[in-house]
Amino acid sequence: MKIATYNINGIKARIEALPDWLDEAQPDVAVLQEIKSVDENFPRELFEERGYNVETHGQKSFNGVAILSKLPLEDVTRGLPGDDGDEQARWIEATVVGRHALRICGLYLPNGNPAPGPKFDYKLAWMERLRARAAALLEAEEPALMAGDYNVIPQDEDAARPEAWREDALARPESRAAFRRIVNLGFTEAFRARTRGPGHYSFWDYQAGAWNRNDGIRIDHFLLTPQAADLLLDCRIDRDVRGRDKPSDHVPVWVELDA
DNA sequence: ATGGCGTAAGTATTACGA
Repeated sequence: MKIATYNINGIKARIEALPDWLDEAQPDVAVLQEIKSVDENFPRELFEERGYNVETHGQKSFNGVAILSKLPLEDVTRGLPGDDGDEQARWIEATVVGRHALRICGLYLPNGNPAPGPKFDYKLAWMERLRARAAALLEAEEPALMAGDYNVIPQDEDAARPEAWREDALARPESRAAFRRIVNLGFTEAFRARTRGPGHYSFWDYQAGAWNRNDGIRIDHFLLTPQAADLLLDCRIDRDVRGRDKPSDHVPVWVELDA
């Protein structure tokens, strides 16, 4: 089973590039971030005609997440638990029923800039809620994964110019520690379970020729429970997507599971 | 330290991103 995560930076702007990538990459499941659309305006027919079931959790203008799946989706929930007053659409869960039942969580973690400040406080509070949900997933002792745009550069090797990110909310020690606190509960970070070393990125800024200079960062991740990690066959980044027409600033990352 | 670019809303200009 091939499962991908892709921050598309606006469904309207990716109305051609997203279907083109789906047709080529043929993921069984795709979790999307930054759909920047309300549910009613999401072009679900575009994906249903390709055989995908579609579940969205959108809002006006900003954020918004979705799950596309060729297999049935069950027990869909929207919103990260822990703050009923949080109106930002950044979390969706569903169970995909294949050979194993797999719980899939799609997330768009807050950016947090400028830091310090209220946006950074929101990021860290959101990560604490994420830690609580992650701990509950582990307690179930079943195959599950959390995939999406974490807006965290885990280590210096995950940035082409780590010194440029030192004070940024994506790389500050508090953000990295909060990310590790979740991973250290017992998750496997899929990409690093398969590939070591620097030079692997999932985001290149639109500005200042970042793509042409390969000035990227790796911020889109898969965290697997032990039962999901047992099934991990591969994890890769579809880097070349960034060089196509009208690209998102992120590229897809995917895992292959023996599920 | 900031903009550089891109997106959405909305139709001029601002908010936001990373």
